[in-house]
Amino acid sequence: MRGRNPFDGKPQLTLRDVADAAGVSEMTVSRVLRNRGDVSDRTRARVFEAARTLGYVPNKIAGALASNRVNLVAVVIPSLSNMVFPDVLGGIGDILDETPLQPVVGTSKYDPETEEKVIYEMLSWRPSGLIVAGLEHSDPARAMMRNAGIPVVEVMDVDGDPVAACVGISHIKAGRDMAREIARRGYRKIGYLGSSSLADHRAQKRLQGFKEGLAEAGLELAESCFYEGMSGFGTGRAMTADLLTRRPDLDFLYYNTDMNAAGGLLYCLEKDLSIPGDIGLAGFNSFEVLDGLPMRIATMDSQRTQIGRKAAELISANALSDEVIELNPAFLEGDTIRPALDSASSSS
Amino acid sequence: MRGRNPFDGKPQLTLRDVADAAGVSEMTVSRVLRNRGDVSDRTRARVFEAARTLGYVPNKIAGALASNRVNLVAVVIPSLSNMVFPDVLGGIGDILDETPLQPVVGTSKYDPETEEKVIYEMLSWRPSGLIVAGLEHSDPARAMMRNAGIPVVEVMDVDGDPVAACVGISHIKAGRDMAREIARRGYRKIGYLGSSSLADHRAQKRLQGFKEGLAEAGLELAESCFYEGMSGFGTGRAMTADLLTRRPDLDFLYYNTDMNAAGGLLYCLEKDLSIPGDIGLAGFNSFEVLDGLPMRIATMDSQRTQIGRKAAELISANALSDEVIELNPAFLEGDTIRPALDSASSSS
DNA sequence: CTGAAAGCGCTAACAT
DNA sequence: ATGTTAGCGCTTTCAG
Repeated sequence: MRGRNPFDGKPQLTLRDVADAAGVSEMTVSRVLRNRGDVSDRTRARVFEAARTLGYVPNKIAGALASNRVNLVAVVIPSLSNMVFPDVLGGIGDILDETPLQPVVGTSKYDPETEEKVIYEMLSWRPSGLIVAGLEHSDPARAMMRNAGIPVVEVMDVDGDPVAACVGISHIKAGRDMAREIARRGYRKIGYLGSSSLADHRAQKRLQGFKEGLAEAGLELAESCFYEGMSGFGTGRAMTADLLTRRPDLDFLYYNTDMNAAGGLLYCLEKDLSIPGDIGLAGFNSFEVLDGLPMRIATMDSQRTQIGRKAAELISANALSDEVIELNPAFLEGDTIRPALDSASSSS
Repeated sequence: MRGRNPFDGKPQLTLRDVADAAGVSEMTVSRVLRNRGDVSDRTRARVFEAARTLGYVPNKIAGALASNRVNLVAVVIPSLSNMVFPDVLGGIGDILDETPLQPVVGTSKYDPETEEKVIYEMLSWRPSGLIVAGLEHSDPARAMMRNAGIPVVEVMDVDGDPVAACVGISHIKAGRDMAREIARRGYRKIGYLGSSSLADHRAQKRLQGFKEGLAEAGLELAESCFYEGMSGFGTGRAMTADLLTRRPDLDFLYYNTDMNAAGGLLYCLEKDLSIPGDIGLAGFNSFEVLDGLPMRIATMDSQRTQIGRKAAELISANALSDEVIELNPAFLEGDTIRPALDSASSSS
């Protein structure tokens, strides 16, 4: 006795059942249901009727095995609770909705080993494409991506060595550009507030670029504050309180993400600090939900929806390209940074 | 010539290839890779070696077809951008991580037809379980859920007629309890701010329960304000500005979600309204990211992680139960509502 | 402990 | 316009 589905529910309906009910061959039913080839209207109607009344649901497993076609696109991201990634998925969905392809999401929890396992699992379903966040992966993961034989796109970041195609922004540049803006606007004692996690490669790169940008202007980071755990208003507030207590002389705070910056902003407003005169703030990402804060936070749009769209386009074009598409994060001045002293109003 | 994967990449490696390389039968390879049955250590080692050097990735499609076992759990939710659902997914993941099961997410965009299609698509992959948000579905969707022959759990909401098992809270009660709290604390002119979308059934139910709760206290809703589109600080702020302009006499604002309430709170603080004295505010959901706001918003914890966990437990128990598990949302007083006038401090 | 045979439900390719 | 045949890559079952 073969096992059916878990706990041997009723045996699944097959094409055979529909074919018998409609008085035609399995092949005809298959054609009708997939809308392939020519079938007479009369037969077509009979088949649909039979399928509907029986409640037939096709078995894509068998179909996929027979046709060697799987309309799934594997998407591997670190987490869903970081608002960044749902936005990328949104962009992917926008594009794939116009195609027969469907995204399937797996999460790595910012852990390379988990990521490797998830990629392995997903590839074992033979998807039509693979989208992975970031450029840092274990060697086996990279090997799998290289040998998958399907379009593979790494997203979010272009600072590194992509396995194949790649769509993202340069976080190093993003950090550097922000440093330049801050320096140009006359701030001099600058603090950084961000995650202590080395696994957040993109935030690390922004910090690196940020330091470089400061150095260009003859500045250096006056102080930093790192947290573990999740970003959020509470985290931003606590870090800010801590940092400003230790270094009340700081005149600018650069945050790894807008969520933390928002918490910091609220703290500063509560302490009646004069923004952006006495102290400026900037974040990263440009989260739409934050639009109603008392002040718009200076930030840089991370282009995540656009990244998702471009990646999905590469996948649906079905080319095994190794194109690198670098998007440009837009600097959004907001209200928490002083106007530029010189004439130019935006970065290079 | 049979098509291989898209664009005929290299032919995929099969068990055969590994078997040949290791000098054993396909069956032995299969046993080693699945860790089933007894295989000598020597053979085992040889097989692993061969699989690793070839870079073999098993074909789960073929495996699933042969074994009639698919370790996937289909999860259908309206959207990923509403922070509620990632939290549910988190709970699901917590539990499934301890099992061989993997969640696969599909989104319905709050549209019953899309939901129906997504359920159909997912069921056609013969998953081991199905979790669907909400109790409102098209008739065909309900039929599919009923006949799927796998454990099915509807989540979030218990006010309605579940197809099978169900884990959630009563949003009607949640609304009613909040109304009671508000009334008990002496507020009398109460406004509601929420989505105009009838597709947001749970918000509608909270509103319904809220009105009932007010009626119990001899009150009725003084005014409402509805929005289209996404919740967020901007939306909350705009609605609040609008409502308070029309009705400056209101002394309480009940929001459909904490995100909007936060925007409203910031607006009220900006206008120097005295909270919770002159005006009180309450939301729904208890979003952790909001913890660092100037005041903690009165809210009700929607238990979404817990809901995800319970649902996943039902699925992994693999019982086709029709159990209804009602969780109790916790009222969180916060700072934006006056203390109770009478002695009791919490709802029934 | 290992192998050989059969077949999962479907679709490509070739009839008719 | 419809039917027939073979087989996708794996696992189940049964034999050694």
